Parts: sequence; structure tokens; C-alpha cells
Amino acid sequence: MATLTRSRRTVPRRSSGSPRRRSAEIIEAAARVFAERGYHGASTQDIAEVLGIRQASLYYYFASKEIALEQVCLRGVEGFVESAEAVAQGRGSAAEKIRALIHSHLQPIVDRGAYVKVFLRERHRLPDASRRKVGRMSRRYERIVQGILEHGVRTGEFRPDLDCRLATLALLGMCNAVPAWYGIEPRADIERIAREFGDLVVEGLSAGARAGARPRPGR
Amino acid sequence: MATLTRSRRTVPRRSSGSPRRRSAEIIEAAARVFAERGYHGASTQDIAEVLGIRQASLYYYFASKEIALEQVCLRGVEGFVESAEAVAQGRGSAAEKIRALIHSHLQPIVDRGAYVKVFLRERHRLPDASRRKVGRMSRRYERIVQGILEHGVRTGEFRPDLDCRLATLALLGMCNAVPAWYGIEPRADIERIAREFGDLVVEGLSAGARAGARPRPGR
Amino acid sequence: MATLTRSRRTVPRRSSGSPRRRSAEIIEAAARVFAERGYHGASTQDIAEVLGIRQASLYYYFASKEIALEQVCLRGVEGFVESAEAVAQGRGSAAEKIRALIHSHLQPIVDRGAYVKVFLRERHRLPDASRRKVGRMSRRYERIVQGILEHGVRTGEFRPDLDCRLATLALLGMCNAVPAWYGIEPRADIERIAREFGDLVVEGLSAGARAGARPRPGR
Amino acid sequence: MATLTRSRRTVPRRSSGSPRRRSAEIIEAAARVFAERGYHGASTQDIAEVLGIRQASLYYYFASKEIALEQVCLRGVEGFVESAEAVAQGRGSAAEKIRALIHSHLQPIVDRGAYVKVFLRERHRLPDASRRKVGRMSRRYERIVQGILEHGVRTGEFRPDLDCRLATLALLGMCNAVPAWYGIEPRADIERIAREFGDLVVEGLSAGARAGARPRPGR
DNA sequence: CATGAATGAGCATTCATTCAT
DNA sequence: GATGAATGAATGCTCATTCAT
Repeated sequence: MATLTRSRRTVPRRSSGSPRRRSAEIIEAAARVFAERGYHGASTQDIAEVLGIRQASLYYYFASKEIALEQVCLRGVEGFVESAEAVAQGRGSAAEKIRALIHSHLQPIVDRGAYVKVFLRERHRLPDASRRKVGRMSRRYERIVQGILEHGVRTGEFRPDLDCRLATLALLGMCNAVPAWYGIEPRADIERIAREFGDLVVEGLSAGARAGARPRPGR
Repeated sequence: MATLTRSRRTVPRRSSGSPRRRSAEIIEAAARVFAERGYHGASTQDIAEVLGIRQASLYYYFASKEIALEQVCLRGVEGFVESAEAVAQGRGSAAEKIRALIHSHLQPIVDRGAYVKVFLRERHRLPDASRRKVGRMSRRYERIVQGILEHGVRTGEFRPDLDCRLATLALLGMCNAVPAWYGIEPRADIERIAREFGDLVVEGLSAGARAGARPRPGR
Repeated sequence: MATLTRSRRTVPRRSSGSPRRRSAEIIEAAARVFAERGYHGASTQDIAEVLGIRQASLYYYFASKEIALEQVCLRGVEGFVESAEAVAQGRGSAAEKIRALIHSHLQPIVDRGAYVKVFLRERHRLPDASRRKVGRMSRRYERIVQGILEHGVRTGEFRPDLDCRLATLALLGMCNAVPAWYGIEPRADIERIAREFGDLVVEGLSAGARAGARPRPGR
Repeated sequence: MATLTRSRRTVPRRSSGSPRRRSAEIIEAAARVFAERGYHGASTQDIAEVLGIRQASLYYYFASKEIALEQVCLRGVEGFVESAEAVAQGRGSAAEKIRALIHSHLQPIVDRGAYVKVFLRERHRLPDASRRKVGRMSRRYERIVQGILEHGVRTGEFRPDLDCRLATLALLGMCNAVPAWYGIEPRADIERIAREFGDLVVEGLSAGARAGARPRPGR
């Protein structure tokens, strides 16, 4: 941050890997910094400092800060649609699918938390073109989830009065909040979280939930 | 951007009310701008533009951008602890309390969405002192919610194996995601959302949820 | 230029005039610096130094370096078309009009040499929109000049074989070169230059130039 | 701009000729780019792009951008003095010499327009040493031209009241404007331009120009 | 109350240049 | 011959903030 106080090149730490890898390291650093400070709150200087290189050197790897954000976001959404599709098209009851989906949704948070966090919180700051691109992927993902719920309703496995849209948003909201506290919260590993989230929600989706648990006045 | 080329003050909209009110208008504008652009993405210029005054004039009302954020955040948390306490100390079953809590949690999103949104997303950007202050309030709030759950477990109304900490985080995550889509999502009014969220979650909390809905291998 | 060696604020020289005047002073400085160093060769820092203010302060007066160039160029073309039109529509022989035109063309070089110089040499660096605007004015000017020549040909005052287009370009080229040496060249005042240029060219335009002065083989 | 996203070398166009030739190609590219964008407006990257090589590779051929400019400028002045000397020392009337000089002055604009253009417009950006060198050549050239005019005056072929200095500057200004529009202006080939310029100016130089063409009030 | 003018600090980005390979 | 990687220095520009009026 400070320019004058910065130690003049700590270590000329150069990754001994392939150029591909080096490029990935740069984006990794960007992801971490964006995740911590937010896109606008992070300076390219901050990123360079993490890497132990000069700020100008970053521009050898990406053309602009915006493009760095784009790359981070792209790696942040990566795989979500695919694994959701796999779940949706797999076998098992709708309830099992929801459980599986929660699990596969939470997995990337462990593997590449920074990317996912940035995608979730900073995607709105993307330039128009790429924002629309990742926006489309998000909507596609939501549609798959909602599809599982709607299928469950049609087969009678889920409540007929379920508002599938709201349930989808609730489910995703719940899951997407995880990066905010995962790693801080002790005893919260993914398996445990996924199980608990499943428990919490699957009953509420299910038909045959004990009537009377909720006052349904004149509905 | 341009200083001279920008149209000089669209409307000299000056509130004819009391100085108190004017001050509130300024913070309202800040809240709206912070909510839309993020704290770091918003400039004091943006705020001034919304108000139709000059950027320098803002400093008559607040001492710094950070303090403006602080005020917005304070109005963003305001009331949460109080209404949660009211719910917790009120009568009714734990399930009813959770439903009531969800409702009272969502209410401010309608009444002062921008403030809440900023509190939720930008509170981390606060300077240390005030961040700790609102942090304490958040944790107090969480403890009240968690208390309701724990009470429900103790009375046998909720599942004995409920992870109250995770359930709290899940519940709040679900609710706190609402500002992100409320207003965009058609047909999603607070009553409806609150009811659906309650339905979704209360069953999963409850004891007597049909065993077998989840494979509990060797548990 | 150098940032570290710059003396920290020589004199907080603030013009005591009106805001209008101050703004004009800024553009004047820009004109001088652009004229000397070229648009791309001049830094906003250079301009600020001339004014004895900080570089950032410039942006209170203009929105971008490009816009500063635009304003300089606009003041650079200013009046040319008008005075050429006045000459064209005035009374007198075509030869007299050419002499008058040369004179009125050279006048601004004395009055606002820097602006004209910048217009002549840097207009190509303008952003598209404004480049086209000043481009249109240039072409209009050329057409007026060429019109005088063509009229002279039609009335028989000028040679029937005169290539009016080339003559126009020659005339303007000759005149537009003046800023490059005016002020350096001793004994070259505008009156003198205008008279000499007129002498040089009017005879060549005129019909009745002694035949045989040029070998016209087989034409 | 982007380094990684830019298409990696369009065509690895490598001259199969001698190293001498390759070096000439590099300077040719520099000339073209400097001519189009100006010295300061052109980046070494721009030059590399024209050649289809990497920016760093340029430094195999020239030691610095300034030196590239120097080489371009040197090729830009090349031959002017020699051919002017040939004209001056040749046979024929002064008028014929002026016509010949115009012609030989315009010729290089066709053959190596970019170089000449850069010399004319960017020579001021040269570092001191080389600027003085080409400056000396320019002045030598001017002196030769002026010499022809003065000789013409002495022999009585040209007007006795001719201001040879101003006439020289006028003549060269006229000619040096050509690169700015040559190639854009239809029907303007060198022969034609040279003839027209000669016609335009030779009469004005000549003694015996009809008195009275210009009002010489009290002279 | 509000503003015009100005500024210090910082920021993303560009650029000429270097150098080991 | 040419390049990939990196860098120091600068550049245009933004921004929060100050202060006299």
C-alpha cells in the first residue's frame, strides 16, 4: 500500500514452474486480494505485494484489473452448472438430489474459496459483457436447482404448495453465505455443513410434513 | 468526472425541513449509493450528485466518508437486536418464534433496504472501532437466534441432534440473501417470503421429522 | 518533469481575476506547452508547472488532456472562416482579395500563435468527434480560398489554366509554415511577410503573365 | 495492450534477405509509425506490431527509440543538399533552377514519404546532438536555395526588391506542406505539383512583373 | 449552508528498456 | 536473431478532504 515504505523487492521470488502456472499464480493472488478487500478496495499494488513482484509486472500477465476480475469470476463459477446437471440427471429421489446438490455446491468453497467468494460478491463490478456472461451461467444454475424442486413437486415427493422459486433462492442464499464464515467457524467442515443444511431443508420441502406445524389460517 | 462540463446542479433540491431532516437525507443518499456501488466503488461525488449539491458541501454533514458509512451501517443494524429480543422473550412455541423472527428480520429490508444492504455487505470496510461495535451487535443478534433454537432443543420441540450454530448461520444466510433479489423477484413480498422460509425450515428443525428421510449411517 | 526534484510549490500564484479568466489562463498554458512539446510530448505536469499549480488542480478546469487540446484547437481555428468570408464577400479585385486573405490569415499567428500552431500541428491527435468538427471548419476555409481563386479565373483576372486546388494548397502551405519560423526570423513582421507572400504569388496567378517564362512543351 | 490476449504474432514475416536489409526494414517500419502517430505518440510496441515481431526484439536493431528517430530523420534529409547543389551549380536561368529545385525537392516525398514527413515534423524531438546535426543540414539547404534566389536578383533576372530570405521560407513552406496532403489529394502527382508551384512562384520572383499589380503606396 | 478552488495521495496503466536464455 | 519476463519511471486521472469566503 504505502509506496515509500515498501521494502524494495523483498525476494525476487520467481516461480520455477511453467509459464501457465505462473499466470495461474497471478490470478490466484488476485482472487485472494479481491476476496479480502473487494474489487474496488483492492489495488493492483496489493496484488503485486502478495506475489512479491512490482505492480507494473502484473500487466505482463493480465491486460487490466477488470480482466483479472473476469478471470477470477470465471474460475469462480466454473463447474457449478456441470455438477448440478450431473446431480439433476442422476438417479435417486428428489430429496437425495437436493442433498447431493448442496454438497456439490459447497465443495468448491473449500477447493477455491477465494474465487467463489469473489464471484459471489464482486460479479456485479464486472464490465457489461462479462457480467452478462456469468449472469447467464448463474441463471442457468438456478434453473437446474429449481428444476429439481419442481420435479419433486410433480412426482408428489415435495409439497404441492411449495414455492419453488423462493425455495431455490432460499437454498442458494443459505449455501452462498457459507464462504463468509467457513474457515472462521470452528468445527464446520463441508460434510457436516452439507448434512445439516440437507436435514434442515429436506423436511420442509417434503410432502407429508405434519400438518398443523404451521398455522394456515383460511388458506 | 468533468467538473466544468457537467451540468451545474440539475435541481437545487433543498429540503425545506429541519436541519435534522436534511442530515438524514444526506445519509439516505449515501446509503443508496453505497448499496448500489459498494463503499469503495462509490465516490463522494456520486453521493453529491444524487442530492444535487456539490461534493464539498457534503462535508458540512459528515466528517468523512468512513463516518458516513458508519452512520449508514448503524441505521442498518438498528432494531434487529431489539425485535429479536422481543420475539425471544415473547410467548409461543419455538417454531412460532422462529417464524416470527424470520418475519421481523425481513421487515427492515422493505423499510430501509439500502441501509440493511450496506450493513450486510460493507460493514467489513468500517474502520476498526466501529467495525467492532457493529460486530458486537451482530454477534449478540446471532446469540439470540441461536438461543431460541437451543431452547427449542432443550424443550424437545426441536431435534436433539440439531447443530444450533450451523442452523443459525443457515437461517441468517437465507434471510440475508433476500436484499440481493428482493425487488427484482416478482411476486416476492415479505409476507410470502417469510411464510415460505418458515415452512421450509421449521419442519427441518422439528423433532419427529420422519426418520429415514436422511440416511444416517451408523450415527 | 522530474517529480522529486520539483521545488515544492514555488509561489501559490493565484490569478486575481475572474473565474473565466482563470480558466482561460489554464488553456493558455496548455496551448503554450502543446505548441512547444507537441501533444503527446507534453505532460499535464508540464502544464501545471507553467502555471505554478499542482497537476491534479488542472482537472478542476478541464476534464481531460484531450479536452484541453480540443479547446486549444478551437481557439486556434476561431475566426479564420469568418475573416475569410469577409474578404471573399468584400469588394476589390481577386488579386486584392488574395492579398487581404494572406494578411488576415497571418494575423492570428501574432495574436495567438500558440493556439494556431497547436491547431496546425496537433489537430490530428484530437479524438474522433472533435477532429471531425475542426476538420469540417478547415475544409470550409479551404473552399472559401479556392472560391476566390476560381472566381478570379472565371472573371479572367487569373490564368485560365490555373489549378485552383493546388494553388489553394500551395498558398495555405506557405502561410501555415510561418508559425514555424515567425519569432525566430529577424525582421519578419506580419506586414512584411504578407506583402512579400502576396507579391510572390499574385503574379503567378494572374493572366497575362509573360508567356514563355515557362516551357510548355506540347501542352 | 494486452500482452497475453493479443494474438501471438500475426505473421512471422521475417525477411529472408541480408541483415542489412532486415535492419532497413525495421527503420522503415519506424518511419511509417512515426509518420502516422508522431514520435511521442508512437510506441515501440506499435513498431513491433507492424513488423510482426516482439517489442523487445527491436532492441536488437536499434539501441533506443531516439536513435531510431535519428536514423529515420537522417534518411529523411538525405540527398536534399546534394541535389540542391547540383541544381544550383547546373546551367540554366535562375527561374529554371527554381523550377528544377522544386521538382527535386518534391521527389523524395514520393520515394520515401514517411522518412521525409518524420524529418519535417519530428526533427525537433531529436536529442540535442543529432538535432544540431540535421539542423545544420537544413540550414545548409536553405542557404543553397536562398543562394539561387540571390543570384537571380544580382543578375537582374529576379525583382531587385525581392526579400530572398522570406521567399526561401515561402518556397520551402509551400513544398514542405505537400506530404500532408500528397496521396490524399486526387490528381496530384509530383510532376503536376512541381509545375504548378513553379508557375505560381516564378512570375512573382521575376523582374518585370507588371508594376501596379500591387499597390506600393509611397514606396 | 454551501461552494469554488485547490491539493496530496493514490491508482490503473503505459512505456522504453534490460537481460538471461 | 529473437523472446519472455520483468521493471523503473512516468502519465493521465480520481478522490477524499480542506478551507477561505
